Amino acid sequence: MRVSTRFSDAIHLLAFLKIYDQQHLTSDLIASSIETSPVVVRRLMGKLRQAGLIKTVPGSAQPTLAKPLDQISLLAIFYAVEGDKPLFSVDPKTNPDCIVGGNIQTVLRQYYQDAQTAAEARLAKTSLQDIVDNLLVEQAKKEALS
Amino acid sequence: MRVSTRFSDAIHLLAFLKIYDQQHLTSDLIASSIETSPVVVRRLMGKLRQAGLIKTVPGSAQPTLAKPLDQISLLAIFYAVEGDKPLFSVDPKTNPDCIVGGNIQTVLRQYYQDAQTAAEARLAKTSLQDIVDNLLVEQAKKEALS
DNA sequence: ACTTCCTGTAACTGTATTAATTACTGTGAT
DNA sequence: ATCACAGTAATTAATACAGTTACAGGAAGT
Repeated sequence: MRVSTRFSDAIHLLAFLKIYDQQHLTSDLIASSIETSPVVVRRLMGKLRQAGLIKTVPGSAQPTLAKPLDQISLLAIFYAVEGDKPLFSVDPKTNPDCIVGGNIQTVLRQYYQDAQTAAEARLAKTSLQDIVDNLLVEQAKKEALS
Repeated sequence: MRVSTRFSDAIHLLAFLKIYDQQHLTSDLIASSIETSPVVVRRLMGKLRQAGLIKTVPGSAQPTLAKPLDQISLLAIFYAVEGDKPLFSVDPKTNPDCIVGGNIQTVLRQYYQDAQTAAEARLAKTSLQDIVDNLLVEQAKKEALS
C-alpha cells in the first residue's frame, strides 16, 4: 500500500484556500495550482466538507476553511481523504489449517496497527499552520535568490 | 499509498521457513499456506535472498533463514520487498508559479519523512522471533478452546 | 427574470500497479 | 537418465486512481 496523492492534494487545496483568500475561488483556479482537473478538486472538497474542514456553497465560488489553521492537523486531513484504509494490508485469506496461515492475520494486525499509530501520531503533531508557515518561508528563500 | 500484501506474505514466508523447518520445503508447499501461486513465492524468495535474509539453492527444495530469528526485523523485511517506495507520495508536478504549487513538495517531503520514520522505528523494534512466538501463542489458544 | 458562472455528482475512459498464470531454462536428487 | 524443483521472463487479469465528459441545480450579475 501506498498513499495516493489525494492526501498531498488535499493539503495543497487547504493551504491554497488560506493563502489565496479572496472572493472568487473556483475549482478551476485551484485545479490550475495542483495541476489536476476541476472535478478532482471538487471531489476532494466534498470529502473535506463531509469531514467538517471546509464550508462550501454550491454555485458560489467561495469555499472557506471551517476552523482556524492551527486546529486542522495533517491527521484530520488524512482521515478525511483516506479514511479507514490501513497503511499496511494483510492477506485476507490464508490457509487456516496451517500454524502460520491460521494465525498470521491476528498477529500482524497488532504490529501493523502499532506502526500506523506511530505515523499518525506524527501527522497529528503538524497543523496546516505549520504547512502554510513553511510554504511562505520557502517562497521567501526563492525570492531572496532571484 | 498503501503497502501491498507482499510485505505480509514475506513475513508469512519467513515464519513458515522457521516453523516448518524440514528437508522438503517446496515453493508449492509454501504457496499453499499463503494461498497464492508458487511463482509469487519464488519471486518473494528472490527478493529476500538478495536482501540476505534467506539462502536458497536452485533445484533443491531447501530454503533456509540466513540469520537468527531475533536478528531479522520487520523493517529489514519491509525494505527487502518494498524497498525504496515511500509510504506517502507527493504530487510530482504542481504549478511552479504559485506560492503553494511551487513549494508544497519541499515542505511535505519533510513531514512525510518524519511520519514514515516513526512507522519504521516501530517496525524495527519487532523481530521475526516476536512474530513466531505470537503465532505459537495464538495457535495454543485455539487448541485450548477445541 | 434571464443569462452566465459555478458546484456537486455520476458515468465512463485511460493508465499504472499488482497478482496470477504460463512457459521455459537450468540445477539438484535419486 | 529421469524427475522434481528453483529462477525468471512474458502474458493476462483484476483493481485502484486520476482524468474526462456530461448534466442538474444553486448563486450572482445584469
